Amino acid sequence: MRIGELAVTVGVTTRTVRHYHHLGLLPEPERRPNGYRDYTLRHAVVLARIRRLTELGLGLTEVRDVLADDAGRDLAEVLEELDADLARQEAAIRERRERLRALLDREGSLPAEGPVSPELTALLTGMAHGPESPMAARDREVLALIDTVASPESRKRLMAALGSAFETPTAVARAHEVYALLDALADADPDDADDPRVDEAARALADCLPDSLLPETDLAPGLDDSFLRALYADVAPAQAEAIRRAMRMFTERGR
Amino acid sequence: MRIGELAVTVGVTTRTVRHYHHLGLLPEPERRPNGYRDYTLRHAVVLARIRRLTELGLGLTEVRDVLADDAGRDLAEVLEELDADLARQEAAIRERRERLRALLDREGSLPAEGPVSPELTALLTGMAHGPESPMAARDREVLALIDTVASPESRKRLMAALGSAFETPTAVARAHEVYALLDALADADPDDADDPRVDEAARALADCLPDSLLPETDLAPGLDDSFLRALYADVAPAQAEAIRRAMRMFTERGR
DNA sequence: CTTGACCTTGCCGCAACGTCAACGTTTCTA
DNA sequence: TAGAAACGTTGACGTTGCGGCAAGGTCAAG
Repeated sequence: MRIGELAVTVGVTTRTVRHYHHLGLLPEPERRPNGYRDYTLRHAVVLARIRRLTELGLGLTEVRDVLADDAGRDLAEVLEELDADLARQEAAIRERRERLRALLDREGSLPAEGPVSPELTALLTGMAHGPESPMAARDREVLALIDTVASPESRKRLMAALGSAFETPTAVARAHEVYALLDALADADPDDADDPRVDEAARALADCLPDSLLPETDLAPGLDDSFLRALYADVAPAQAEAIRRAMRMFTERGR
Repeated sequence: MRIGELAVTVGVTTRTVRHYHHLGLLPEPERRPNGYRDYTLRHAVVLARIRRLTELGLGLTEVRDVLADDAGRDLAEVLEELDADLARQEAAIRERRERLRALLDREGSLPAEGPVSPELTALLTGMAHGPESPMAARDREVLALIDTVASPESRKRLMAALGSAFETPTAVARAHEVYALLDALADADPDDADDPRVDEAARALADCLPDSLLPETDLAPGLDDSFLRALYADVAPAQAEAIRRAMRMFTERGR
């Protein structure tokens, strides 16, 4: 048999056959005078065996091992291991599909920040009613960031606290007022340390934060110092100052 | 933020961040005077978004598309498509696991020919009782080959026919006698065209084949001429002649 | 001054082949 | 009998999502 005949009878491509030669899985047959490989029945048998094993999901190196020690008893081990591996893959796929369905079921209400946790989605849609605001947009992004990197437990605690705090339309409206106050500081003179609007915005922001957040030692779980510096660097100086003051006032309130 | 800080806060490796730069997924930030990349909050936000998307199973090119047209509406399409893809993968994994379990449940009785169909496994274990025989071994191999390459329907028909034909111990014993007769021809003089043992073996083999195989127009479904030639080339000339005669006698019996 | 922990660019490796390229051989057909 | 179609040969690059290494430059602490 030539390589093409072998390939079609066993149901693989000629490239695959040559690949197996290269890896040493299938012995090279004799050559005809013209250089063509000349296969025998044994090659077809071995190739079919390789195909059976690969179709089960074995890697070619595992196939080589199985073919090498012809014990036949080692195969069971490999298959057990493979089954466990497939079980893990199946579980992973199922989990991803569940998350996907959770996203797709809330048809059409995908936040612009991309796919986030159900809790955060609820929070974002609840707070969606309000004027356009750069600070609100940044806040949503940061929440999405925290949502992504926090551990599942702290994520749930944080989002639950925020979710219950902004359930009512009045709370949402107050939050948007805070956003507006902060937005107004975008062009504030950084040298005017006593701009009364800074203090006003800080006070409003601190008032806006729910007490349920007080036990949270870390408002941004998983996010360290460098993140906070980046956060403050990303907003206008006066805005950063207002947020810093609000944080101080908020933690003071805890005592 | 430097690249290491960014990486740990978002939960990826620095290599990943640079990779995303290379692919254009994440914009290159400003550089510090020393050449270090200097990231801002926006980079962390985008990187987290990329992580969310990849964790759902999107490829990086799809991530790029989603990030590019910020419609947010296109995302749903991609996710639907992805879900369908995952469903296919899940089905494939389940099928392979079922085959695996079918193999592993018959604990310890894995044929040396490797994992074959349940039907063939039954046939092989049924015929396992008998003396060691090269011809029997080759026959098992060829059956495994056919089992691999035949279409599911013809595979089932063929294996069912053989399985019912060799259910009884007497039928199995007769088959082993045929193997012995064929083995004895291994060193037969190819020039002695009238060796009576050739005809004896052919007759025994033809008698051994069950009538249920007669409707099968093709005894080796999916295997063509070149395979048959390889088969005959793989055995001793006298053995090949005996098998050829047996096939003729068998098909004549059909009329 | 050294050590260690950062950062830089760049290139190879993986798994299992697909897909050219550039060329020789066989076989069918006009 | 010529030419095209359909085989075969070796060799090398492309795919995916990074990991790992080489060969440095930079910076803070002891």
